[in-house]
Amino acid sequence: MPEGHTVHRLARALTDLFAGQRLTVTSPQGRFAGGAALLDGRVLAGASAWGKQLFVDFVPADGGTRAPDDVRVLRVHLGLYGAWTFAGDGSAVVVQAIGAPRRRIGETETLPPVAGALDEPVPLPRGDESPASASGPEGDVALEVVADAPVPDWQPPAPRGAVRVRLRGVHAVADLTAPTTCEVLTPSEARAVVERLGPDPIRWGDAARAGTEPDPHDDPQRFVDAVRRSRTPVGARLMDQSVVAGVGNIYRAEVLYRARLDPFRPGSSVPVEDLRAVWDDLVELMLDGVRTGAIVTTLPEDRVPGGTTGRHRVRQNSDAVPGAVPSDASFYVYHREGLPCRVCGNPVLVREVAGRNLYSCATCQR
DNA sequence: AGTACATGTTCAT
DNA sequence: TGAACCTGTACTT
Repeated sequence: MPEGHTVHRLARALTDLFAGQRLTVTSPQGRFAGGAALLDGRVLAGASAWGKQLFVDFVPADGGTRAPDDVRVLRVHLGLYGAWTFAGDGSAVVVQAIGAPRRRIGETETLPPVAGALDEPVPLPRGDESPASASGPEGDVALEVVADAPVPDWQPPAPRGAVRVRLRGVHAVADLTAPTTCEVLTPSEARAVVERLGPDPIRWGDAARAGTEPDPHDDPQRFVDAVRRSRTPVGARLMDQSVVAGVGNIYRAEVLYRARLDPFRPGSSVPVEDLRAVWDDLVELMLDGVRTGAIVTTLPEDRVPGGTTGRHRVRQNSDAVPGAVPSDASFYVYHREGLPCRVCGNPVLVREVAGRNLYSCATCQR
C-alpha cells in the first residue's frame, strides 16, 4: 500500500484540484451509490490526511453555514490495493495516479516534486487517447490549476475498472478504485477515527517546517511512550497505527536499519534517545516522500552504481527520469532478501513480524 | 487461461 | 495466527 506520504500527497492533490468547486459525485461501480448521493452536488471544502487515513470535507453548495452539522466527510483508506487515478481537460496540471504500485496506477520515484516545486507543469491526459499514449510522463505528477476556464466540450474518459467513486470538478475527474474503506462520516465520527491514531510524523514535520504550532496529537513523545510501554518487538510497534500513524512496511524496515536497531528488541528496552532519533528520521524520510512521491532511504555512498544483481522485485515506472534514484538502489533492506547488505555485505534476512515480511541485517542491527 | 503478488487492516479463532 | 477483503498487474501455463 501507499504509506502515509502517499495519502498526504493525495490530500494535497484533491485540495489543489477541487477545493471550492461543486462536484458531481458518482459511483460508477455502484457499491458506493448511497454515499455518493450524500455528497453529489456539494462543494469540496478541503482534504486532509492523518497517517494513512484520507478525509475529504464536503459542504452544502447553497451557502450552507459550514457548521459541523452541514459538513459531510468522505473517509477513504486505500488498504493494500487502493488507488486514485486522475484525468483532466488539459487546463490543469495534476497527478496522474496515486496509490498502489502498479503500472497504470503507480506511484513512482521518478516524479517531479509536488506543487510549488514543479519546474515544468505537465498537462493531464485528456482521457481521449489510448492508454499507452495517455500515460505521458510516468507516474505521479504535481498538480496546479493553470487556467480557470474549463475547456468546452471536454468529456471525462469512461471509468476504467471497478471505480468505487468518481469526483468530477471543473477541470478534472478523480476515480477511486479498490479502497478498503470508503464511507461518509459526520465530523465527530471522523474525529473519532483520528483519535485512535498515534502521532503522524508528516503532520509534525509540516508544522515544524511552516513554523506553526504543532498539534499535540502529533507530539513525538506519544510515540516514544507508546513504544516503551510494551515488551512487544519494536519492529511490531512501528506497524501499529496507534503508535505512529502513516508508517508502513517499507518505512518500518528502513528506519530500523538506518537506526541500526534490531527489530526484535522489546520496545521497553529501546532507549528514549534511540526512539527520538527514529522519529526524527521518520520525519525527514516521510517529508521527502511527500515531496518526491518516492521512498528513498539509501545514502548516496551506499548505492551501488548500476544497481544490484539478483532477483528481487523492483517497482514499476522506475528509472525514467534522469537523476532519480533507481528503484533497486532506494532501500537498504526492503525486498532485498538474500542480497548482500549494502554496508557489511552479509545477506539480508526476512522474517514475519506483525503479519508482514520484515527485512533486516542481523549484523548491522543490534 | 490461470496464478501469484502488492507500501494494509479487521475480525474470527 | 489465519482468513477475509478490496482490485489490477505481471508472470506462468
